[in-house]
Amino acid sequence: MKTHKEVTNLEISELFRALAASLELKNEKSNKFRIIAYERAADAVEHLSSEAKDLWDEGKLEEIPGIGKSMAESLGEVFKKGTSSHFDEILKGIPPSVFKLMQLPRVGAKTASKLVHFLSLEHSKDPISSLEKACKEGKVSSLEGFGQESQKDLLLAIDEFRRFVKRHLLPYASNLADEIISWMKEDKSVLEAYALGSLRRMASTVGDIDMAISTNEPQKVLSRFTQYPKKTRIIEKGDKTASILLPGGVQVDLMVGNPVLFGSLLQHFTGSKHHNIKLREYAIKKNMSLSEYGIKVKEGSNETTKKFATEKSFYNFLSMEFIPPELREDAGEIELAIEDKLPKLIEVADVLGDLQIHSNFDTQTSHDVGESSISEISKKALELGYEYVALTDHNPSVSNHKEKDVLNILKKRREKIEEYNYSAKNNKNNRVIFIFNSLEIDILQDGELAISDAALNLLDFALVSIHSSFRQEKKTATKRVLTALSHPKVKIFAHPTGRLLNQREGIELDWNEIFDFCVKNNKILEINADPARLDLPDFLVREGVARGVKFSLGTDSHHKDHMDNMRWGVSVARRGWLKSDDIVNCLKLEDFKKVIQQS
DNA sequence: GCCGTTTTCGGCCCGACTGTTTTCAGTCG
Repeated sequence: MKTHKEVTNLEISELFRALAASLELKNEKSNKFRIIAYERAADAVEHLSSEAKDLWDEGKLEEIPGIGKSMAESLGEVFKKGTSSHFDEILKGIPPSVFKLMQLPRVGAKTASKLVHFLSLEHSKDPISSLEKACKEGKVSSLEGFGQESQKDLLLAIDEFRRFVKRHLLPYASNLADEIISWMKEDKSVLEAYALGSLRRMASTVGDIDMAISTNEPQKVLSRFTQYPKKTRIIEKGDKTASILLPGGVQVDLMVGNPVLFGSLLQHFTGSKHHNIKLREYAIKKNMSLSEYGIKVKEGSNETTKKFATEKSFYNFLSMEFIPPELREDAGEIELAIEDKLPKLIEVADVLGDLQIHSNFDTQTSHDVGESSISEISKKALELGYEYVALTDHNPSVSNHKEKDVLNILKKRREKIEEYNYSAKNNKNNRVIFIFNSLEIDILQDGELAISDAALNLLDFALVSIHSSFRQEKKTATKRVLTALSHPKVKIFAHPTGRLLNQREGIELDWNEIFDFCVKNNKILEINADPARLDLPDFLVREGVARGVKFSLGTDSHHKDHMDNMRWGVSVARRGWLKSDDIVNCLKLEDFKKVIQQS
């Protein structure tokens, strides 16, 4: 389909936010619900599991919740022509610099509009810099509705906007949260402390860190929190919440609550926003109103508030089972919880092997070699309670080796692994780790594998992955992957999208075609537990398992200590609604052997 | 503008914090 240009989900959600802002500025009262509608649509597109443009190609735009006939039609115009007459009409009269200023934290439509008007930024090419200049010259504090404080805050907001990475990797955020929690717990008035929000839901990246603390002395706890030694500044502090900023631009928000209502507090601030909105809508139908303080129940003119010490009792009161945080995304979990039909999600302890580990065996590859030896890796695997691991060093570099050299390297490697397995087998006293002789093989540009059939035949099974030509067209890339997966020795497609969080978008593939091929041909999709990858992404895991795809978990370790990263991979699996029997390395050794032997 | 297990009309989640405005608006989650 010929289009004006590629319009990304991010651009669409920005467009929807601009539309909402525009309506808000023009006539907030009469547009109240249209504004909400555009904001919801912006949220929906931002969290979409595929490109909106692809959905449009397939005529499925209206299947996005929050996008109806009217928006779909105008959006279609945007895809076709780059602009929509209806949207343009709404945006008319609002200077684009207003929308630019709204990118600043704590600046909404009205503040932005006032600033643009008062400071004559209508035609400014860089309104943020112009605003910065005005603040520094002290011009903003004298504007109507602004003062010294707001002028100072604007300068801070500009600084934060420019300086800070917006999303943090999961282990990074998790470690920061753990540090604060243990520091807070040194104080006896802290009864319980948890990370909340996207961190508790184990999303692959985290924006702000949210926390809740159960206490009978809220003031004391909040004061301690704002005195956290590593903070760079206090953003706000009230009776129930406080926010601080850490070096690197991480904002930490704390909510405190009494133990008797801590369950509802946890629930409320764990989110997601969409989960909570759906839950409240459901509650309203039962004459209940939900908040972080509990559940208000209306009976006639009587209104009582029930309090909940635990989340479980909160959900149970709404006649549904407890919903694990990873599922709280309004993706059907509430409906299933009402019927008591949520899946029993995989746990770290269910994992019996790690299916992507790089050892220090020198395969003379052009990629990176691991740092740990086979015995170090197997010792670590024992500690983790595994039965087996797969050694998946990269294939020998193609350009530097003749076929004979490649075979020699791989034969030596096979002997070494066999020796290990043989001696382990004769070790009658202890538990031992079985080591699979595998390899992570490059998928070349045309879908051919980097090593020959003869070389492949020296392996127990092969992983394949893409390390070059990431920007192929969807059709070409899909064919490339399917060609590679077709080889009988190939069992696992590793880090399938090739994405690097905050650095590189994944390759574009026709996922339905990949899923169906995998189901039909017993191929397995990897969930790569490297925190910078977390690939396959959770939403694709969810779509894949719905079509019957099986998955593997691999840490992609290049050092034995990386094997601890398995928990992040498990979190992706849980967010993808996987049970242990959806994952091949939750199988016992003998059962897993059967999986890699089938063709 | 979207949506539907009381609805195709008439609803649309709830509350905290800050700054400036002396009673509330704006923003955020």
